[in-house]
Formats: sequence, C-alpha cells, structure tokens
Amino acid sequence: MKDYKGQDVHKLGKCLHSKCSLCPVSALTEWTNLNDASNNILQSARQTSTYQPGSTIFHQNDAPLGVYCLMNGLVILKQMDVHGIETAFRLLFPGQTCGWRSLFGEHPHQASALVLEASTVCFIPLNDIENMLLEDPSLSRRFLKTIARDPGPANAVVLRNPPLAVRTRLTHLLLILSEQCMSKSIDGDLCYHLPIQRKHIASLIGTSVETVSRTIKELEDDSVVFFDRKKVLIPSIEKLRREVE
Amino acid sequence: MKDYKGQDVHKLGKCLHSKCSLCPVSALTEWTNLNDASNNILQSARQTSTYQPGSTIFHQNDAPLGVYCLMNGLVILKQMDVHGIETAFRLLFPGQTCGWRSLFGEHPHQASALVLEASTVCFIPLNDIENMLLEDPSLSRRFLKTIARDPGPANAVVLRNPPLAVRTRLTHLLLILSEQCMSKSIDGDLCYHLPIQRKHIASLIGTSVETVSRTIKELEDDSVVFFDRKKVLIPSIEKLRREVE
DNA sequence: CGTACCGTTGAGGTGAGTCAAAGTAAGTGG
DNA sequence: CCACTTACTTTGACTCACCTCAACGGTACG
Repeated sequence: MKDYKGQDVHKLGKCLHSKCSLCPVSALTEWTNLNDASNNILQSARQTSTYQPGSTIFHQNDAPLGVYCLMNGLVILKQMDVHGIETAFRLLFPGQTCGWRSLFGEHPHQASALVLEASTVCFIPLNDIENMLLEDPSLSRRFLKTIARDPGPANAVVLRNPPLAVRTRLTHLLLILSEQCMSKSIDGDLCYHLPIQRKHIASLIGTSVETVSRTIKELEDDSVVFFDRKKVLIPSIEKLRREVE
Repeated sequence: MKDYKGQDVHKLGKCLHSKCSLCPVSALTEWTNLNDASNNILQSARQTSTYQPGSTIFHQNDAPLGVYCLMNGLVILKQMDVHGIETAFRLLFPGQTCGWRSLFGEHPHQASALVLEASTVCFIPLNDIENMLLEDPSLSRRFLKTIARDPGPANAVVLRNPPLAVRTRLTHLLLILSEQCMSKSIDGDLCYHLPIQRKHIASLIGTSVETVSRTIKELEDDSVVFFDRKKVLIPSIEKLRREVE
C-alpha cells in the first residue's frame, strides 16, 4: 500500500489526488477531460478560499450561487427541520463537491455546510458553470453521474432507518468511514482517525450522544471495535461486516 | 379550482397532464420542448406496456436498461437491505419517471419498482436516451433538475427519521399524499383516497403495521384525521400542519 | 361458505430517549 | 506552570414509545 515515494497510496488516491499540485480540482470526477474552452473558464472562474472550523460555507435557505469543491479539510452537511432537529446526512471529504443539488434543482439550499476542520474550498460561480455546460456538453453527463451517486441519500437507507438498531447503524457508519478516512492496517488490525465528534455521529445516524457513547462501549465489550478518544481500531473487518448483516 | 371544462384543475395538472391525449409523455418535465430530432427519437423509441398489480417493472440488482415513465396507475419503489428489511422510499404517480438514478449512476438498480395499481408504463431504452442527450443538450439539464428534486431523498429526512415520533412521520406522509392524491374539499373538509395499504405506509415511514394502525386511531381520537377504510378525511388542514411542527 | 388477505386490538418486553450529574480533555489568561 | 473556564464525553436512573408475538374481526373472492 505504499507508492514509490513511500507515501500512503490510499491517502494520495482518495484524498489529495495526484493532479492537485497542478490544479486542485482538475482530477475530480466532474472536471476530468474538459475541453480547452471550458477548462479555461474553470481556471479563471474558480475562487479559492479557506474556512475555519465552526464557520459555514453556505446556509440552509440561501440561494445557490455556485458549486463548492473541497480541496482539503472536512465539511458536514446538515439540515434543520421544522421540529428543530439537526439532521446531518453527509460528510464532505477532500475531492468532493457540494452545492449542486439546489443549483440544478433550482431551489434554495436545503442544508447548511458546516466546516469541521480548517478547509480550503474552490468556488465556481453559477454563471461559469452555465457557460461550461454550454461549452462542454459532456460535463452535464458527469454531473448527472455525481448526483445519481450521491452517497447522502444512498447511505441514509441504512444509517437513518428507524427499524434498524442504533448498534447496526453505528457499525455501518464506522464501515463507511473506514473507507474514507485513509485507514491503515497495523499487523492485521484496521486503524483510522475518526474525524468527527460524538454529536456528529449521533446526528448522522439519528440518535442521541448518550446512546452513541453507550453503544460504543457495547461494541468494545463484544470486541468488535475499540475506541481511544478519536482513534478507531478494528481487530477484524470481517467481524465488523458480520455485525451489519 | 375548476377549469373551463368543469374539470378539477388540480387533478388535471398534477396527474394526467393536458397533453397526455396527444403523447402521454410529452408534457412531462424532462420531455417538454424537445427539439425535432430528439422528439422523433422519443416517439419512435418509446414502448408502452401495461402491468398488473403485484408485478415488478424492474428488480433490485438488475442492470438499468432505460427510463420508465408512468402514464397511469401507481408504483412503489422499495429497497431490500442486507437485513431483509423492505424499505419503501418513493411512490411513483402518473407523470413521473423512474430508473434514471441507476442509469446515470452507472450501477445496478438499487430498488425494485413494484406495481400497486394496474399501470401503463412507457419505456425509453438506454440507447435512445443517449441519442436524445446528444441531439438535445438541454435534455440533460432537465434530467439534472429531476434528479436534484427527487422527492425520495428529500422526503426521507422527515419520513424516515429515527428521532421523530411515528405520529409525526405518519402525519407528514398524509400531508404529502394529500397533495398528490387529487384530494377534493367537501365543505371545508379535505378528503382523498389513500392509494396504499397499511403495510406500505409502515414501510414508507419505517415502522410496523400495528403501530400504523394504533397511530391512526390516536389521530382519530384527537380529531386530526379520520379514516374510513381507504378514505382519508381531514377536517382542518391547518390542524394537520400544526401536528407536524 | 370457506379460504386468504388485510386490518385491528391486546399483552408484554425492551431499546433508546430524557434528565441530571460527574468525569475528562482542551483552551485561556495570569 | 497552574487555576480556571469551556466544551466534550461518559455514566446512571427513570420512563415510555414502539416492537414482537398472538389472537381476533372484516372484507374480498372463488
């Protein structure tokens, strides 16, 4: 799992992208193989800015202004419903985009994008997206793919399913995160850094912090996963998978 | 709420579409204002078939073959997860399309489309969709809008939210259905025909049939809604809305 | 008039929510 | 460096919404 420079391949592939040194967004799904015209638009249009933890990239009910592309850091998408319950439905990792649903749906943002770790974000304004879509018809096809594959709704079926026990939902979340948090294996055990707090876990799987805490303890008692603060250690990935079934 | 022919405008607009007599699919969002070339493709490509209740239009894990467009009838989209729990996440009413998520996402169907009422369905094969997208770039923009506005994921936030009480989720479902089931008002009261069984309600809001039954009774005790078999009577829509908040 | 499916009702057990309080880590200022 | 504040996490006690199992009433259909 190491490349020729000794770097973690997984990390490089999943989170930083090999071409990011040239253009941070060029290696992402939506922007690969753009023709020259739309590539020029992209390069001149994109505005890079940094956000501190706790700040918000866009707010629920705001009008969509463009597409946001996360270069590094971590962002959580959360929705506040009429009951005042905060529902987090998506974590945004480097190399992923957000803001397109309300843009293409032509309605206000239905979620807020809250920054969890200091983040660098590329913003591509609405007008330039429009122009790029005109210059390069294949771009819309790639956006279609992105939206169709949106992990938010897909994961919700198992992460936020009332009849499923909290234990099942939590296990599933840990499994999903293990694939996105550049986990590395230490003599058989899978180990990764949990990028979020307990309250975010609770919000993602639709439960309370207290129950998250208790369920974690329960999983430790059964030797399924071990938590050390924000370190997650999985002795056997197969055992974790069996939990889900 | 009556148009010049005395017909129910709501019914006409929401469910049957004025142009359906000419071409059943031409008035739908995705197919409006197609240019001549792609319109020709559509007219020659679409295959109309009828389905009986209990039959399945496509199965989970099938490869996507094209887009399905419901002319009349009723279809439910349900997903079977690894735990064997059937999760219904979407009702398909006449004038709505399905099958595009897996098609554009380039992965197998993640749900089955089960026919609840005898249905007439137009099928447009993948190849023809491709050709239409090439002939008319604006079509992809309309599909982007459709996917971005997919009510399935949008409704899930409130219909399938573990911390929300069953009562709240059920109320919300009744509210959503009242807008889609051509409800008519009889001297102040809102009344409509519930197109689904108790087990489908249970599946849509993630609970058991028994609890659905009990919660319905509870709502009747509080005079929020009244059920007579599959007739739903809402004395006050405002009272129902207050329930949700 | 039976069979099958759908819907309702009852009883009992429990997972998980709420409230409250203590423990732990992290950051701040003197 | 140490008190101090603040935010995060854990633990305990209690309550209840909802699930499960089981039986029963209704309705449709042959």
